[in-house]
Amino acid sequence: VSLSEGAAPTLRDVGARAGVSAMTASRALRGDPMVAPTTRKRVQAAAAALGYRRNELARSLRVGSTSGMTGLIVPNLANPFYSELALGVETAVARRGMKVVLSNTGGDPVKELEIVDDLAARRVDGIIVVPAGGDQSHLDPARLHDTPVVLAARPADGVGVDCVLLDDFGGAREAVAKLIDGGHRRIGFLGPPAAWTTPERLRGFRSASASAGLVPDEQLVRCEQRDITSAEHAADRMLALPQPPTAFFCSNSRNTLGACRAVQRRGTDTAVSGFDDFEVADMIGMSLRLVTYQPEAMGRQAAELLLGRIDEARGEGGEKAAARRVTLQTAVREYTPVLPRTP
Amino acid sequence: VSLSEGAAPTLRDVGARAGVSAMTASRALRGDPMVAPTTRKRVQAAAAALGYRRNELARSLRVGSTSGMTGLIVPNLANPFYSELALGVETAVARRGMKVVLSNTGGDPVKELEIVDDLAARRVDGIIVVPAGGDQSHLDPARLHDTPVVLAARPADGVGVDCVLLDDFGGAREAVAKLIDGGHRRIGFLGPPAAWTTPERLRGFRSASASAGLVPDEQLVRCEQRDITSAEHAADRMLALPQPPTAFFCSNSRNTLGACRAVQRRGTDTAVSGFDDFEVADMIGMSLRLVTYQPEAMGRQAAELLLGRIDEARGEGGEKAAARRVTLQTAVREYTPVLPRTP
DNA sequence: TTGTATGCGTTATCAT
DNA sequence: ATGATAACGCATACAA
Repeated sequence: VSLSEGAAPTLRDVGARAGVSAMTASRALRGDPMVAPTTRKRVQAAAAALGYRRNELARSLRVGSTSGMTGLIVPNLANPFYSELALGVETAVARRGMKVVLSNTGGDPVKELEIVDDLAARRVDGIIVVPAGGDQSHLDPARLHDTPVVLAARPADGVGVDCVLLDDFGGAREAVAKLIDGGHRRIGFLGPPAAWTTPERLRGFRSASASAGLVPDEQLVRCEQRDITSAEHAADRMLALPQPPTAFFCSNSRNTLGACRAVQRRGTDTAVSGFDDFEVADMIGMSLRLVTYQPEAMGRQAAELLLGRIDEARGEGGEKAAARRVTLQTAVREYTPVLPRTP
Repeated sequence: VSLSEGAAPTLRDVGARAGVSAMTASRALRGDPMVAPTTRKRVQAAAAALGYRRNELARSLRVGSTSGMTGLIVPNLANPFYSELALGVETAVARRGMKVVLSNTGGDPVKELEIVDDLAARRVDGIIVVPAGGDQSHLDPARLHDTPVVLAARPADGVGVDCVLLDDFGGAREAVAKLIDGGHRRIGFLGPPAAWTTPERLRGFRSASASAGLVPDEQLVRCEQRDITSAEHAADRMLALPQPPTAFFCSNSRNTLGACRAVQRRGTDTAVSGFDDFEVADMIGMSLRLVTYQPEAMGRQAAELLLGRIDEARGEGGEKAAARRVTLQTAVREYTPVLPRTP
């Protein structure tokens, strides 16, 4: 039997080469003390010669054994938020010697359901999801024979599972309050049509306004912009109003960038603030106030919640704890341009 | 047996509930025509009632069966290049009903080796790697019992595997040639200490220079900057020379951004060009010429090569084709600032 | 110290 | 049309 033979060698092959049974080979390779040192050496040599690797799939078929795999479902990996979250999950999961099975839904709830079923069929030990759509019944652990599920970035709706959230409300309220402290009375709100984050952040916007006795002009609230260009148009339309806003608060980075473009093009000194930090915020020639947070920490946190649930399930300890909810704090960060505009 | 019982139901459970054997249940659920319509209905009802899902782990234990999983190994998911590549891989692999097992090496070659072994132990059908280090012997399919391997972004070194590359040389040469066409005779080169891309892009830089009869000043070649700040310092030192460069060519986006900062701070009109596109390139108040490409397409391409090899292996058709090498073309893109500087 | 029998869940093969 | 048997690779339980 040569190394390049194609089929992966089994314990039987290793045993045969070492002149022992498959069982002894298994014991020797696992470090079972009940194996003669000589035998162990022979088995190890045989395993090395054959390039033997234990078949983890077969192993996880045995009772009580687990697959050592964790499912991760995100809407869009090209979005830095999700890829950094994925990195956090991978880091925490890998630390335990487990693997991450990654899937991208493209925001399609139907795809999400199919992926969840597929992952369950592959017997992953747990699933972390950034849910795409409204209905979450397919994420109910009961439907998954108690496979633990943890939600990230959006709360559970109807299903009793752990989740890790961002303080969307508080972050927005704090940033908007700073605009108001700066003297702004007419503030425009721009955001994407997201099902959870935008309403929460808008709620923060309204809360800060109300606290200052302001009543937002509904003409200045637009939540339909998915990309920079449409955000720029929306911002530009507001700037063209008879009473334009003196500041914008944007619900995500694409809307923030669109607002910046509109302001730059118009040459006004409208202030811009928004959710989501980005690396070159100090290079676009404007002062910015951004709500920052750590997507990677959210991923780590989600993974830790999940690993905890997996351990609980192993313990078989009858009743499991109630659904946990972790909220990660945000911070407001000020950016001053490298090169101030000097018109 | 209730849905929330915990242990996942097996074919035996489904069969028992439907009053048939596990074998018949298996056939019924797979759509085997040799099953009485009445029986099929009963089995399907039982499966639905129990929330039965075929155990793919057990299934792949059977002869000739495969795991339906593909390994993907990248250095750093937080880097948009790798996360977009991962998206491309996931998209292509998911289209075939397969899954991606994602791992992050952090650039550590030792970790990479361990991950490859782990993936092999999990019997993935193939592995896509963006290699971290120099030695690639652990990626030799012979060592992996002919598990197909495809390299992305870096060529194979010593191992005969397929790879998908970017035209690093050509892209850099084209961009630098444009700087030279623009009249620049002293051009600085800034890059990170990468093992493959930087040397290739530097080769393109030198090739374009040589074609124009220029001999690059080695004082103006610096390849040690991993982040924006160190790139800015390196660029600033060059600008402080008695004969400063009139243009920069940068080997990646962080160096490009660092160069932009240095130029903005100094207030010179030094031209900046570089590899890697970024979304807000038109908002940093400078003209830029960037080498663009599609990381997602690279991921898709790598996945397609891999899937092709997996199919080949299934076919058992004796000799396999020689190692393929696909090179993806780049394009040079011009950015004009939204708001020209008006000092 | 080592080996045999057994079973995990599924399915190919051969019986009925 | 359905069922019994066996086997995939591994590891527990028990026997030698």
